[in-house]
Amino acid sequence: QAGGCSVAVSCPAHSAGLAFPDWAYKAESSPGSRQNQLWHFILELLQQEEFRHVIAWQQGEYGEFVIKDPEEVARLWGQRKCKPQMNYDKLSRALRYYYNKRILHKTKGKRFTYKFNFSKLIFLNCPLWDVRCPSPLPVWWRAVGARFFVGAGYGGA
DNA sequence: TTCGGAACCT
DNA sequence: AGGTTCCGAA
Repeated sequence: QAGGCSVAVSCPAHSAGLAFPDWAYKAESSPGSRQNQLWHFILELLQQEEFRHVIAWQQGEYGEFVIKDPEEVARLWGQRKCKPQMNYDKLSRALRYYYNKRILHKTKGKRFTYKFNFSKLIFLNCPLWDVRCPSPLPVWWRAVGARFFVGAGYGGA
C-alpha cells in the first residue's frame, strides 16, 4: 500500500498464511513510535535468558510475565532512555498507561505480574519489511512471534 | 502495591 | 504520542 502500510512478504505471519485485520498493520501512525518503546524493551528483556532473574514469562496464563526485580528493570530502562532517575514507580506508571491502550493489563492479585494483549499488538508498529532486502526482525518481534505462533492461533478479522 | 490525575517534556 | 515526574488515595 502506498501509505507505507502494506504487508511485506517477508513478514513471518504472512508467510505463515495468517490473516490480520487492517488495524494490525499500522506501521507509521507516528514518527517516533517504532523506536525505544517500553513494551518493545520489555519484550526484549523477556527474550533474553540472562535477564530471567529480573523479568520472565510466567507459567500459566498465556502472555503473562513477572517482574522479579522491579528496580533492576527500571534501572535498565533508565539506562536505555538515558534517564538515570528512573525507578519502578515511574516505570509502572508508564505500564499503567498501556491498560487503556490495551497493550497490557494487570494480573490482579499477582504481585508485579502483567499480561500482554498479543492479539492487539501483534502487528502494531510492524515495520514494512522489504522483500528485496529482508532486514532482521526487530528483537521484540522475535519474542512476540515466538510466543504468539507457538500458542493459540488467531481467528482473523 | 496498585491506581490514575495532572503537569511537564521531547 | 509516549512517556517522565510527582503524588494522594485505596
